Amino acid sequence: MDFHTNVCIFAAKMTTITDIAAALGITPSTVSRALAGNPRVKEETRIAVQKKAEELGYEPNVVASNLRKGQSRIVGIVVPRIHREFFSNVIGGAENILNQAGYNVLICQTLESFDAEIKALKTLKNYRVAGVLLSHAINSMSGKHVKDILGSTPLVQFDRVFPDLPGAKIVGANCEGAYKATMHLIESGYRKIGTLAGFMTSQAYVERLAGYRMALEASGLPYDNSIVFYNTIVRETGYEAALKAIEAGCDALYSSGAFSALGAVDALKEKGFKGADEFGIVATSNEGFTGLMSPSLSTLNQHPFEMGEAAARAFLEGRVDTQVIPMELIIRQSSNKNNKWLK
Amino acid sequence: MDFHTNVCIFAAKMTTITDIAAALGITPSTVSRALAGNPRVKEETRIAVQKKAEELGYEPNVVASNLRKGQSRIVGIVVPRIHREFFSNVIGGAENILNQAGYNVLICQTLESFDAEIKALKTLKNYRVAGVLLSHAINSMSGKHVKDILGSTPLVQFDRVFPDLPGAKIVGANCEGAYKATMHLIESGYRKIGTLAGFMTSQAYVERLAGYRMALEASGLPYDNSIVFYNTIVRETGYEAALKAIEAGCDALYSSGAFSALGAVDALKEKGFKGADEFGIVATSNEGFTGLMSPSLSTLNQHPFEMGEAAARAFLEGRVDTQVIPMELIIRQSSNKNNKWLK
DNA sequence: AAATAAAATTCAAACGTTTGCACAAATTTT
DNA sequence: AAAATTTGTGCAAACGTTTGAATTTTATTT
Repeated sequence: MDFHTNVCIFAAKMTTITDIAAALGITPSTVSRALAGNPRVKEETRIAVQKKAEELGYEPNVVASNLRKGQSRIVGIVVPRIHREFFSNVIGGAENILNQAGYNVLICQTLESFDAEIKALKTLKNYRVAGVLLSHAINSMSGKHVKDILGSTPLVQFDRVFPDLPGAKIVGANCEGAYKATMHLIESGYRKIGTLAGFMTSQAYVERLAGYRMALEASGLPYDNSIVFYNTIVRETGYEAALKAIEAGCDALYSSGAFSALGAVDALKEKGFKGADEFGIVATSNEGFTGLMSPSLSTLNQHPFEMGEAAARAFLEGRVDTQVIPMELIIRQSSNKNNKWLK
Repeated sequence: MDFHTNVCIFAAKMTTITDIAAALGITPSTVSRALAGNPRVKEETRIAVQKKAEELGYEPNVVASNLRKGQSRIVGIVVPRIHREFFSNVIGGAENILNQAGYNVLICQTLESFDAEIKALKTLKNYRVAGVLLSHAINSMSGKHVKDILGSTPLVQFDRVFPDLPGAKIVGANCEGAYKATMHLIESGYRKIGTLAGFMTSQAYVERLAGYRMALEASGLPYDNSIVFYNTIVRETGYEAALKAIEAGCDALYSSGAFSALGAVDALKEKGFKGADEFGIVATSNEGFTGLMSPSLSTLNQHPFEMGEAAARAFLEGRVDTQVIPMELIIRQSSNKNNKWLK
């Protein structure tokens, strides 16, 4: 059943390589070679072919070409959610690089569903894509399914990666970033620093927690599990955790996410905190809003766009190593003791 | 030259329909029909084929299938920039619907370049996509090129559309939205309302300006071109225009964009304005940051996700009409006279 | 039991390219 | 001038699937 019957009844017959050949009294092979710039075809006929192709409005059928060549110029990108700021930036960066290299991107979102991830990978394999850029759904527990489905298709994992899978990996400097952020709080004079930690099923959050702990221990401060608030990544849970942190006597928080930090700010405002001299916050992820809210949030910029570019380049260059994208600490009002939140 | 030589030397031979046929001593045609659920193949052999397909780990080659069928299950989406909040939401909404209908999306970004738009459309045509969802680059002046390239490929334009192109169009209720926003300012008691207008080469901005004007005239207020600030869509120009608006004695602004409104807020803060009772602002586009900044911005929500869904459905249903997605006025601090900005 | 109808399968071509091999023509070498 | 080389084209098969028409098998009717 054709959905588009009412739109276009007669699909315009497109001119093929064979049409060009017929018009010039030569063979499709020669036309193919001419258009491909093969040096074994005479200059003269190459010109003639190009001219005729232009004249007939020829556009190559890449589906046929891909079938014959057994490979395509499409790279699949699998992300949990396209419209999450982090991922849309990764995609934007990757598309940019891939497009320059003559590739196009086929996008699948898993909406954090493991089953959808499997389906997406199968689809991409069925399209015989040249490679896959993948960030796992949050509830994927291992990379076994990927290997089974993708087989020999080159894979680049980014952000959420599984070490048991071969191939390139692009990850944020989670541990180092968390260390830097926590150290910044310590050096600013905060003394009881809690953390809004994420899900320990995710490597990235595990590493951030580790970095937080390392900074504390390197400074001789105690690591206190009672002020580690696990599974806190959204605004609501950030708010609740922050209330508990205040109760516990914390004077600062390192947050593994940006939205949980937003919730924490809600809690601080509600409790009458007035500035970073009273309570400091540094969040991971330099989401657009963090620089615009009040107080503006100190963050770790993960450079998602650059991460996408790195993933694309890793694919293009056939790399199989792990690259760590440094996180940049951006100090704003929420951790700047000399700066009242509301000026 | 194969980039991936070091990654995978032997491309795993994938099992084909022919392999299944050979294993069962039948013909590829029967296998094809069996897998397609054609009623002309015996129940018994259909089961056998499915079993063997499973056993051999068969995955269909959709490239071959597409070539033979002369159509694909890919829909191309062309946007100026993937990682702009509005577009990433449109894409997210469209992908969701299309995926449910068995389609996948190939994404191209034009980075606002007319040439890149042409290239993207050609690429999509070369892939013989089932349809194209398109939002034009800002410097495209007409839709002629689209018709020439796309031919009979179904087209759905969204947000930035050209009326001279046939096919479905999904647009925001720009005029109505601007009217509503401006009327809200008028009803709130503001008396000299300027506007941060966009580029008049873009239909959307023209309509927003028209809606602004209609509201003024419907209320007996003068339309004063000296407080219409054209080409003002980024933070910097919004800032500068707002300074002029203040100078000109305005007490409110309707902004055609969100970032220009952000710049306007910068200007107001700098000039010592303290609340919406002194100066009101309503912006178009309910970007995420608008609800989180201080003062929170009153906005018109364009419902980009729903717009993407509508575009996808328009394609699936073969519609050729124009759908108008209503804009929802969200009143926040920036236009709420009872609410000091800084509380 | 022969004739007819229905059901299941096979045959072969097609989709538009690409490419190894063969071949002819033009050019260079002996 | 014959032999060897280079240069440019053509031939035909292949990529993996789908599909109209032909054919075989099975079931139903006379």
